[in-house]
Amino acid sequence: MVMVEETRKGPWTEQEDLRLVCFVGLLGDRRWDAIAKVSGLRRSGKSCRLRWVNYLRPGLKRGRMTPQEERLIVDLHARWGNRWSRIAKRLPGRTDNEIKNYWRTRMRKTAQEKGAGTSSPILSSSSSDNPGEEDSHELHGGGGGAPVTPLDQTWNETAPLGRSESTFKEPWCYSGDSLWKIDDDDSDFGLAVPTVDFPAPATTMEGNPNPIRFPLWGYSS
DNA sequence: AATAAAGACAACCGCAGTTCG
DNA sequence: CCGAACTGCGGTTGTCTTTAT
Repeated sequence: MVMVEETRKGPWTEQEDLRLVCFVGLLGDRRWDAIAKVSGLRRSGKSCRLRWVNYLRPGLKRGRMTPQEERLIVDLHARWGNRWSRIAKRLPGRTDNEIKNYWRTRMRKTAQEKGAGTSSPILSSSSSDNPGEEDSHELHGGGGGAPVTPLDQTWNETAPLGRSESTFKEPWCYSGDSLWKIDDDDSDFGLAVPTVDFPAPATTMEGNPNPIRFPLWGYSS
């Protein structure tokens, strides 16, 4: 008789989170199937990725959207429609899931208002698709104080050393052996400019063949 | 104080695109 | 070139929290 190990579903526990963070550190943020298998987490690779992207990834903001972010979402949705991941790339620290959820809530509210007689430009935003079109007002982490969670603390501890936490909430990324900063004028990422050498390996992850990249948004190799 | 409604957030599912042997 | 496996995205649903009555 072959025992098939059951895949866990539902909310993640703190232990699972910590384990996932640890194995992403070891294997990188690409090989989700391998992470799922090697880590012993009884989760699918898909589930691991989702958890990482939407919750554990460093530099994520929590809490309500700022008015600037709201405006940007409205604007970008008018241009691109439901291209959530694309929109999310313009809002550092926000995930596509978060934006999607925000938009749905907003849509519902607006639809109700509309039913009551008020109209809003929000609903008129059809899925116009204008790839390549640039917007001029990028947001760079302007948002304010997200509460510090236990996981933030974990990140502070496991993040590569010699950098303050705030460093990783800026548009930086780590590739190879250098820390890169995403240029403010970077139109559709990829125009990252190298800035500082990065001390590798991180001492908290000694022997780590695949250092963690910080952060993950707006980076292309 | 209890409860219903609304809002916010987290997670799963299915499909399409990409990668790799 | 082809097929299998993997990854990423968007849609949807479930659950928890907050607010109003």
